[in-house]
Amino acid sequence: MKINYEILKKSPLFNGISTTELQSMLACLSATHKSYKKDEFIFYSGDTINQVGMVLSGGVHILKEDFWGNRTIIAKIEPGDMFGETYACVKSIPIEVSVLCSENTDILFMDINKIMETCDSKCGFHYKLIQNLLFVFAQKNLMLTKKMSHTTQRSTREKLLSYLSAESIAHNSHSFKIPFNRQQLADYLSVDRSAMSNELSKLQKEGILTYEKNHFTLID
Amino acid sequence: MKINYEILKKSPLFNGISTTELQSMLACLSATHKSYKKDEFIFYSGDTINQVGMVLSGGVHILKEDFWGNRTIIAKIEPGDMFGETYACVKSIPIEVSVLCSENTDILFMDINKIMETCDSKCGFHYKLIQNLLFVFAQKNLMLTKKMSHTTQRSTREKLLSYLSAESIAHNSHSFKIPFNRQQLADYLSVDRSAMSNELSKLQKEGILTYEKNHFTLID
DNA sequence: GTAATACCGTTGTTTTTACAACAGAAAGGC
DNA sequence: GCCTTTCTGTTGTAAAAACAACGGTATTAC
Repeated sequence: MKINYEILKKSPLFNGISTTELQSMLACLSATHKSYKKDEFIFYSGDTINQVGMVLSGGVHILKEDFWGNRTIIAKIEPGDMFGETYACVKSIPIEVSVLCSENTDILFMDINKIMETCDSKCGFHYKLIQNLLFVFAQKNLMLTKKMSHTTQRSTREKLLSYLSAESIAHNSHSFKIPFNRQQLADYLSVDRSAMSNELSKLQKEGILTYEKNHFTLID
Repeated sequence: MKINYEILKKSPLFNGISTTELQSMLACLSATHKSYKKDEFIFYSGDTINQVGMVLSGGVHILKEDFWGNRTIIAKIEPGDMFGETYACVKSIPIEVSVLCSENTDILFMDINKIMETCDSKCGFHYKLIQNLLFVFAQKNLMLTKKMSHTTQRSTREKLLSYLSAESIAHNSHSFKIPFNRQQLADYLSVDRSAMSNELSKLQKEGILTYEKNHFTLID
């Protein structure tokens, strides 16, 4: 497989870095890539990892499973976005989440220590890279806070409306597609799938929204 | 009021920076300080801010209030810790949370842009500062994920046990004090206070734990 | 085309929660 | 001291969620 540099150049981590810089950079970061099938795990909760991953194509879910097998999707990572970067800064603690491919996926792995450490003067890009990494962290913080604003709603209905109205605003349209199927949406909002389906029906009957599969329309 | 440099030197942001460096640094970051009374707000949701805060003494709660006034405590910030740093990296979007003093509190404000931008060569500390900032972000990410692991539990009982067992592990003891009163704990776990109190009683009756005020003991 | 599988909506039952209201204990002000 | 306010636990009721079970539909595999 050939690496698609366009995806990398569009990624937040490599923002503002040229293709030639990128090539030497990848060597310096000991970058490797690997393909995964849908439903394959990349990391398991409890693993100690020393690489960050970037999704080149496909997508992965960051998820948390409890003792009883209830699964919560913390985040959906799309091409260009990263996972595992927290452990680049807080070393040697086992991860508390698992990473699962939601479809066939290509991952670029990079050595986390190489990003953090100032290496030889020949690599002048570290400062830019670290600034980009700061931005990535800030975005991830916002994402976590946003998700929390949905899940902390008290009822399933409120959780749904909180999520859907945020999606509507993000898409700048009353009509939009969501990146989850029903079970995944339920996992994301931390509710029971059938109860959520039921609530969606009610919302549709009450004329608050309409939907067909994962295409939703909010009604004034 | 005199700034307590010991608190600053122990803070994650200024880790590894000497007192003399610190003094010139504070001037460069346009640092100012201000005192607040308990229950005073420092920032309101919707504000656009251009300063990060560091708690010098006392403590603040990061919280989110919805349309109906339900309040969720996102985080409790203690002396040496920061708030508002996400907006140092993602500029000019209004904050989605409010910051409330949980007690009488002294805050050190710093200019966020000065942290991010590389200033004149005379300030050689920016690289160290940004590295520290990365660590702060990573820690905050872990904290958000940790909180999420509690709130995504399905029942009040599970939320309580998830939180209390994590606190027990963090204190390395079966017996520990929590930094919340009942209403605050309920806000943190996104549940109803009285229902939570009720559940705590049941847990005590069942011999799973004992408590007195905010001192808890988990029983094997 | 057919079988197998995954996905989705629906329904009824049981369990849990939110809500409201109240009473006792603790804390703070004067 | 006493009064006021805050905090906490308790109870009963109504509302909501979880759970289990099932049938229909779409998708995939062969």
